[in-house]
Amino acid sequence: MHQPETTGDLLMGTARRLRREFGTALVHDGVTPAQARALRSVMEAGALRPSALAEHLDIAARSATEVVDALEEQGLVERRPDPDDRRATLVTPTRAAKTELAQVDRLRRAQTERFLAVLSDADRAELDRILRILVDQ
Amino acid sequence: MHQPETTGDLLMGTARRLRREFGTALVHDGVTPAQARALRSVMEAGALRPSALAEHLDIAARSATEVVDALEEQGLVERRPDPDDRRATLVTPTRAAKTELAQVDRLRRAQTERFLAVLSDADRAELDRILRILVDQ
DNA sequence: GAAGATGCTGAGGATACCTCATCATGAGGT
DNA sequence: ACCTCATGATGAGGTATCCTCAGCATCTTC
Repeated sequence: MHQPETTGDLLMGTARRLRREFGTALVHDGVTPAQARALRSVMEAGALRPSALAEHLDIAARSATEVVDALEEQGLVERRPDPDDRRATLVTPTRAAKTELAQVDRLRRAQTERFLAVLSDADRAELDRILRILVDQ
Repeated sequence: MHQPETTGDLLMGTARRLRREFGTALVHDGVTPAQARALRSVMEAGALRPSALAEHLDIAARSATEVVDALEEQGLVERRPDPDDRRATLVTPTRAAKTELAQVDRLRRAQTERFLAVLSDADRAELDRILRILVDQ
């Protein structure tokens, strides 16, 4: 092991590993990682249109519809008509969403912690800082 | 923007962005990112069984079969019987593979460079070092 | 040689996306 | 009022990567 991988390879490999662990951690809840991410956006916003959710998640509008479908099916969000625009829909979290999200976040955080545990506090902070530069670009 | 995202979120977000750019960069070649990764393994090994490829890529054996199918269809690898075990198959790169891989690597490298360009050399090296710790754990 | 392990692949499924077409509604101009 | 064009959501259908489970052929071991 320990080939001269590129930074890109390393990044992708790390993410793949992490994604897999998230996935297995969330299996119990029926909520997939993508759904959890969406639910987090909905909770933060309080109420938002599918199109806004799409923008927030950086996915196509059509894909947002799907995620909302899945969340609605699990009773975690509701669709209601936008009073200001009859074409539009507002996605709002249900009461169950709060509990669910807390649960998911707890699991996820634990999983991440386990994965990142090999890093020193300093390295961890460095990683955080550098990734933030990349994401914010 | 710039919420207190967790390191895990950052890692996933960064990877998603990078993956998307890889994807669009590779569209021209019919070779998908996963296929490129597999092809790289095959080239390095010279010849290897699907099961070994699976292990190398950290995917299920059945999934390796699929990747090999796709590469074979594009004339980039060949399946030949393993002389030592008639159950087994050896996957070997064709001559076209070398050219193709070089092309893909060039594109990919350029894409990655562009993405990582916001980082100072020092940060880039740090990122590399830290990710390596995570991957090697 | 029979029992069980191993190597590959068919069948079928899940996740997370996408584009394109369609339909209702909204906003602007004439 | 009307026509046009933009916009919001969604149906239909597709792609890329993965997965598990079954099944068959072959190897290994006892």
